[in-house]
Amino acid sequence: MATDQTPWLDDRQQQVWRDWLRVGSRLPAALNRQLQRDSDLSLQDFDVLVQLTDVDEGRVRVSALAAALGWERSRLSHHVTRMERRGLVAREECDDDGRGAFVVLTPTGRAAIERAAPGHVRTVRSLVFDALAPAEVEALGEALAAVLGRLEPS
Amino acid sequence: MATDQTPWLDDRQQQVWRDWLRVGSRLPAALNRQLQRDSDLSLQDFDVLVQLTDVDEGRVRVSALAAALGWERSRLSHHVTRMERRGLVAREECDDDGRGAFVVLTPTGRAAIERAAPGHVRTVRSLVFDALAPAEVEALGEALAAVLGRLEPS
DNA sequence: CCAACATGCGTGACGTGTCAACCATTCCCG
DNA sequence: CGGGAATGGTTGACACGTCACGCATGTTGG
Repeated sequence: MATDQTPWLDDRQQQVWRDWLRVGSRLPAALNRQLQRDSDLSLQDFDVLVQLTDVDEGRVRVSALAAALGWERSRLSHHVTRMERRGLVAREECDDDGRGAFVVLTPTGRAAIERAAPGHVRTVRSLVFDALAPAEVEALGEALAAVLGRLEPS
Repeated sequence: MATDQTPWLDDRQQQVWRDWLRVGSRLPAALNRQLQRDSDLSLQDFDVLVQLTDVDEGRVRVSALAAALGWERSRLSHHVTRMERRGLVAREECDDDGRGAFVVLTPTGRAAIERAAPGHVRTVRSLVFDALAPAEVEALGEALAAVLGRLEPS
């Protein structure tokens, strides 16, 4: 109708949107299964461990880690609690600031990610980048950047 | 090194992968917030309700609904339990098959989705498709289809 | 100085998702 | 028929995520 204030998506957009939703739910699930099966780590564990290996001494303030991951502090706190139970990371007090806390990579955690990384990269390559020609990677990158611009108006 | 068995991603691939992860976590969160705020529905509630409005009488067998959504039966069962508590759907026995069950859209549920749909579509358009030129939509669609091919080898 | 306010982080409640185990019913084959 | 296997669905345990709140420490203005 001519006066419709909330136009639905056109056919192609609907198709793309459905595919987006499918990939968005199945790809993380597939990555998670691989990590879990081969390394007993979740995708989230992996993300946390990656950040920790990237910084000096594997020792970061909770807030900084949350920011680097793009997570809410609360989420990270819960997750660190679970990872702490499994010995992958530890908490340390902060001398400078009595409120602060560090998350520290344990030897167990470092060993875990070093064991897990190659297989994970292989899976990402095989499921995503091996399916895409360079030009497609480029196009995908453009589209993602455009959407990111809408999501993070900064 | 020349003998590396597990090549990392090249720079552009890494960048795209990071953006993919960011969009993949923030976009659903943003859509969820909008729906929750404006209509008191989650993204998953919405998906379920959409499927129910698509079929005759808003009445579907649990397995069929799970298949249509691409969900595991267990996940759907849990979700239906929660939606049932809020009066959005109801369960009904199946006369033909003593094991079977139907999920039925209630008047409350129908009203909820009819109220929610326009705003949700507007949000999807504004966050995703308004950011993309038609050619970019097309390119995104190609890339998603290629990845889907890897995820669902059929 | 000290009373408000701000900051850094943790916790509890609850919704969401997966896996494994569990009924009950139905199917199927000997 | 009758008894095992398959099917349809639920449940429990646990990991993950968000929100609202709480609590301690730190900061600041009167």
